[in-house]
Amino acid sequence: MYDEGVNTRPAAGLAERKRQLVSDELTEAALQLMARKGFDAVTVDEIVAAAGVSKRTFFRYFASKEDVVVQFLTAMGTGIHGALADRPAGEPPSVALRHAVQVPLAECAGHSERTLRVVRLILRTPALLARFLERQEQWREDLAAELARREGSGAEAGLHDRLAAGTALVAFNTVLRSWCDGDGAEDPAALTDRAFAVIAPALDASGR
Amino acid sequence: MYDEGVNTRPAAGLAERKRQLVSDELTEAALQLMARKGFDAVTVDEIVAAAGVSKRTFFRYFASKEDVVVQFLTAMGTGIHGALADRPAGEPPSVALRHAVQVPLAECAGHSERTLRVVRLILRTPALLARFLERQEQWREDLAAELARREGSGAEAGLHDRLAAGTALVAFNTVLRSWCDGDGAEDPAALTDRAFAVIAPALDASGR
DNA sequence: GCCCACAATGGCACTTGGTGTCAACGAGGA
DNA sequence: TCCTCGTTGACACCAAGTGCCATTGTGGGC
Repeated sequence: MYDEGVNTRPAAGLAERKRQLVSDELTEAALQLMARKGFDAVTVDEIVAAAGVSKRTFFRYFASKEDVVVQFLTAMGTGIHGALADRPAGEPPSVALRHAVQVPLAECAGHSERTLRVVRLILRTPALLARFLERQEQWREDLAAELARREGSGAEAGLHDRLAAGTALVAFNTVLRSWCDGDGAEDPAALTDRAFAVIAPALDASGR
Repeated sequence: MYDEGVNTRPAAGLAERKRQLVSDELTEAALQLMARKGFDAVTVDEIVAAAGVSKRTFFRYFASKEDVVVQFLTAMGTGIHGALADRPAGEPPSVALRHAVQVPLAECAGHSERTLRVVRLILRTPALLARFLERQEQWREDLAAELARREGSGAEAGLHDRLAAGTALVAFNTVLRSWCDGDGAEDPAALTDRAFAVIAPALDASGR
């Protein structure tokens, strides 16, 4: 393991690695240009020129121009969901969700310089924000389903789980925005704790 | 067309009413076509052909193809904000927010057939959902500001207000989705009450 | 080493959303 | 009557995507 998880097996999918290389190259070029000129001012033609591939190839890797940025954060969604699934069964929802949300935010704090640039770009570009929020709707569905699995089904389980998942994501977004607006000065973990201190009573509310 | 609420004052802004007429015609044509063929399958050229204006005129009235649908719901945002501003000062946030959110949902229940079609279109079309959620970010800002004005500024007022506003909107969205998925059978008011019963403790949480 | 299948790519034409520009049109107002 | 201002339509144009097909490897079986 040098950089990525590559190079583990002798020749495990050479084609795979080539694809990954092209994808990385495109993402890098796109983020570089957009950080400098803004999302709207960068055309796909510029990106592919910088990356040395054709426009057609770009759209084979990314469904849209927004995708090349938002896909960068896809890991967050699967991260939250996976982390929630890994929490012990007895844990109250507020605690489990707090830890789940904590996971991708810790990533942020780690690679702050790079991540901060991307998050800033997303939160300040209407088109990107829109796509990001839309993707979160899917996260919300997944989280609600996972909560339902954990907590069993009571009277208003469906409504309650969807509200809990949504509220947790509101906390996530609020933390992300505070962190971004403060240029990374604030500690995401501390912000998350404070946010969940406020919303916890709603997440653990009885009436399931 | 003697349908709309026109014709109130003798000649108050003739040009205004002409503009309104064109806007209504376009909205009507768009919603009609999209309800039948789906959002993506309808082109702007079809819409303007049906409305009898030029494509250029369409984009003078609406910023994008999404806008013609989403603008239909703009009243909701201003409705919530206005209703919150009108609530008595002493009222706890959970009660004030519940009533504020109730207002546009009551509108839904009123003109259910028409509204239901639009809501369904938005919630089931990714591009429209994205725009809708993006617009809600603005609502969230406004609601948080209004809460700050109402409640004064304590220790973590900023964080708390933004969480409260976001959570209230999550409830709003959840109700809207339930109402839509149930084809309008469920009563929005009742759903709202149940949702707010769950989230109220978070909205009224101490620590300001 | 040879050939075949298959995946990735590039190029190109085409549709669609969206914008800038300009000329024409029509309702007042001096 | 003429002038002005707002609305409109027509046209050209740019950028985002998509469908299609020819080309180019690259790897595997023989």
